[in-house]
Order: sequence, then C-alpha cells, then structure tokens
Amino acid sequence: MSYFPSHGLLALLAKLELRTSFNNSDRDALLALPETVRTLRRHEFIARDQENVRDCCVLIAGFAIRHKVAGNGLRQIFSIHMKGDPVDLHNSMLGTADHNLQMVSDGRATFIPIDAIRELTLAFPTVGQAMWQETLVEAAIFREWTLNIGRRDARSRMAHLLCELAVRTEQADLGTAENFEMPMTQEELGDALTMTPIHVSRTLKILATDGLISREKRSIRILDRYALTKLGDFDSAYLRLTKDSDADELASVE
Amino acid sequence: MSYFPSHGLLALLAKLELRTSFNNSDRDALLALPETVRTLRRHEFIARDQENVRDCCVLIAGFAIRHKVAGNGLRQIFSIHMKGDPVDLHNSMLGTADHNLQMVSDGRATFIPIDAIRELTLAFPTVGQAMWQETLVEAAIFREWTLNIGRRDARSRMAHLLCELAVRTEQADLGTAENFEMPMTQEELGDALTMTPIHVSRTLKILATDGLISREKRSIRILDRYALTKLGDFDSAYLRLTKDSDADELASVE
DNA sequence: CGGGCCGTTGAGCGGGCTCAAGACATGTGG
DNA sequence: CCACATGTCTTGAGCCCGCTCAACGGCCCG
Repeated sequence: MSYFPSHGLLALLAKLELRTSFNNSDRDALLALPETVRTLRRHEFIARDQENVRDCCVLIAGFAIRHKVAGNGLRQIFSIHMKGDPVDLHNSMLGTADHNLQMVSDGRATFIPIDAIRELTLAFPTVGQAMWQETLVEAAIFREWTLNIGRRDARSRMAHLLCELAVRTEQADLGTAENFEMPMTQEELGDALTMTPIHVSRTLKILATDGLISREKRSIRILDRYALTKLGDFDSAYLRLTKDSDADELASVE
Repeated sequence: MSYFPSHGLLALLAKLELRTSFNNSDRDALLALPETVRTLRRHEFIARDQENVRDCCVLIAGFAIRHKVAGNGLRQIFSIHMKGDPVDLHNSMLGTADHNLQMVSDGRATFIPIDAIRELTLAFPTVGQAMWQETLVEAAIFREWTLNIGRRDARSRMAHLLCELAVRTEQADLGTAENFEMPMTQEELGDALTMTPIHVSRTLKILATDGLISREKRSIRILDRYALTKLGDFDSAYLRLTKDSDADELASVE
C-alpha cells in the first residue's frame, strides 16, 4: 500500500472527478490503491498484443500510443495518451491485450495490479462506474478517429488531430491550447492519420503556409484556432470534458 | 416490473454470461429490469446524435447500425448490431448521444430505463463489471474497424466485415457461419467500409467470381472460409467469444 | 566527423472516386 | 392488369488524391 499516492493516481482521480462525484471514502479507496512507479523509455512497450496484462498503467509524464499491426505489416494508431490517462484499462480488464501500448517519448508511469482495481470497483461501485465512463469516453475517441480517417481528407484529418491534442494537453495541464508539445515523429503521425510520412510533411507545410499553425522542433503553435477548428470539423463534445449536469446547465442558460 | 423477461433481456443475459459468472441473485436482478418492448421500422432512429438518451435499447430482432455524419455530409458506420446487443449502453451511460443508432431492417427491441441499469450496477457490481466488459469488447470492435478502414485495401476490408458478421450471426443464433442474412444495402456497406457503393458492387463481384462467396438477395454464403479469413486478415480474438479462463485452458492444452 | 534518424522535395503512378447510363425488382394507384 | 415511380444494383470511362520511389539536407550524438 502506498501512503503517498503518486502523481499518476492524483491525476487519475482528478480526471474521474471531471464527470463523477465521489465521496471521501471513494476518494480514499482510489488513492490507497497499491502502485509501483517506473520510468519508461521512448519506444518501450507498456503492453503487447496477445500477451496477458496484469497491471493497469497510469501515465505520469511522457506520451504513449495505442496501436495494432495488420497482417500486411501496416500499423494503425488508435489514440494518443498523456498524463492521467489509465492507458490500459481496456487490455487489463479483459485479461489479455488485443493491441499494443508503446511510449513515443521518455516518461514515467505508475502500475496498479488489475486485481486491486477489480476489487476496488466491486467494493466501491461508484468508482467502478467512473472508470467505466472513462473507458466509454475512450471508445468515443476511437469512433471519432474512425470518422476522421474514414471521412475527412488529409488536411482536415491533421487539423482535427491537432485540435484534439490542443484541448487534451491543456486539460492535462501540459501546455496551453495555443502552444503545446507534440513529441511524435511524422511517421507516427502518419500511422495515426493513415497517411505516409511524406504526405504528413506536405500537409503540415500547407497548414503552416496558410497561417493556421507554426512549428518548432516538436511543438505546435496554433495561430488561427477558429480556422483550424473549422477545417478539422472539430467539436470537442466527444471528449466529455464537463459533467453532464454542467452541460445541462449551460444548455438551460442558452 | 416485468414478470416475464423479454427475449431481449434473455439474449443479453446469455451474452454477458459468455464472459462473466453470475450467481442467482445477479441473474434475477438483471431479468427483473423494467422494460418496454417495441417494434421498429427500417430506417427508424433508436438514438440521435446530441440528443439526451434515457433508455438502453437491447435488440430482439432485426439489424441496427451505429454511425455519425461528418461536417462534409459523409457518413461513417462504426458497427453493426443484432439480437442481444445492448446497442446504446455507450450513449445512455454518458447521458447524451455522440452518434446515431438506426435500424437497417424492420425489427423489435426492448427499452430499459438507464437509471434502472445504473441502480442495478451499483447494487450488483458483478453485473456492472459484466456490462463494462461488454462495452470494452465493443470498443475493441471499433479499434478493429479502424484498422480495417485505415490499413486494408477494399477486398480485404470487405472480407473482414463478412468474417465478423459470419461469426457474430452464428453466435447470436441467427444463421450458420456459412450462410447468413445481411440486410444492408450496398450504400450502407460502403459507409461501413469507407467505399462508394459502386466500389462495393465491384468488390463483391470479385469475391464471388473468385469463388470465395455467393450472393442471394440479401444473404451471403461463404464458399471458401479459409481463403476469406486469410484475405480479410481476420482473427476473431477481438470479439472475445470465450471466457478468459477458457482461453487459458485452451492455451495450456496446446 | 561520421552515421543514424528525421524531415523535405520532386516526379510519376494507381486504387478507388466521380459522373453517367442502364437493368432490375418492388410497390402503388388507376 | 398495366403505367409509372422509386430504390437498388451493375457496368463503363476518365480523373485525382495520396502513394511510391528516390535523393538530399539537417540535426543530434557518439
């Protein structure tokens, strides 16, 4: 048992409390989860397709990708993860992985035995529902990416991804929505957006020469957020960053 | 309260018990859920993007699709649903819909108030975990479809979809894996696979002339399952049709 | 200073799209 | 029973977005 919860557990708690109201015993039980913090190197695997998964990994620092490789050798990235994301609830709750989780930068994470999470969710069903909702939101992100890859052209796809990362990095307190780190290579971006790295390069160049973004090393500055949002057909609703009750209040105010 | 649970609830129970062991009180509580059975017409919406969702719909007969329309008017279908599928746990557990659910054939379904499901999962956390796992498997299907659309060519995409439908219809007791109904139009198939209906027609024709399948009205006969599985790069593991313990047993026997 | 890795740019190609027309089944009203 | 409309599927012809192949330049780090 950890007497001093890691930043990973604290970030996870904050994330879950965005959408669910906990009482003190819920909160204490979550923070009392047994955990082991580890540093992770770029390209290190957190979980591998088809292997058993015994721990749930919560990111503390750095970025990770969720991906799977098709029989023809082509890789598809399904989502990008950052601080506070319980990155393999999906794999660990089902016992065996059906995709890979891999770091794209150096980082740190805390590992929680999945059996402890199972017991926690049985003893504190409100925490269980909150975690369930968290995976539902991740499923919504998968759907939005499918729509993105399937139904938008290269520039829109790129704009949409940049908008999502802007919102999520700000949310995770890793930068502002106007200027944030994006430590992925263009090859990784290509596998997330279903383009060749060559076309990623050309597409980013177009966005920059059109004045929508500017690029430094591995970070992005958004120069025209309105235009980028419109080009990317982006609506952050699917990320569910507010409680439903908040949304209702907003709706009733309008 | 329904004293005679509908075929929808019974099919849902059977589906959840594929992966989770219930005791009698779990089972009784699930079957005692309040429900309303309704007939549904082809093209009728079960839920609409951005609307509030108060019920969870479990299909009894007929097929439904999950989809969203991008700003450019193009539609992307995310999954196809049939008997026993709790089709909008995703939307209803989050309160508002972020995509559409629509019938592609006439059918029947039972509607369960989502508040009753929330209470059930708090009082019977094992049932909650089973439903959570069900949505995790659906998320796995979303990922597999993303891989399909993003990383396979038209013929492989089509083959993969046919393999998935073959396995799932057999599982749902709606036909054999060799011969099953597929009541979708080629336009709907196209929106599921990200192709034009014209290309769907040509692709199906190629699969038929190559001797992999034959087509009658709205049903498919699989003539060469091995070749179709190989072409579609299909591995049913992501559907999680067996308990993990079963899989472990199989693995240890090998 | 040399060797990866990463990003950029050019030139040509191709899978799947667009546009167009026709075939065929089903349903509806006269 | 036919006339007609509608929805679905098929086939043909031409085109384009993003891919492939290739070369080069910049950066980091040993």
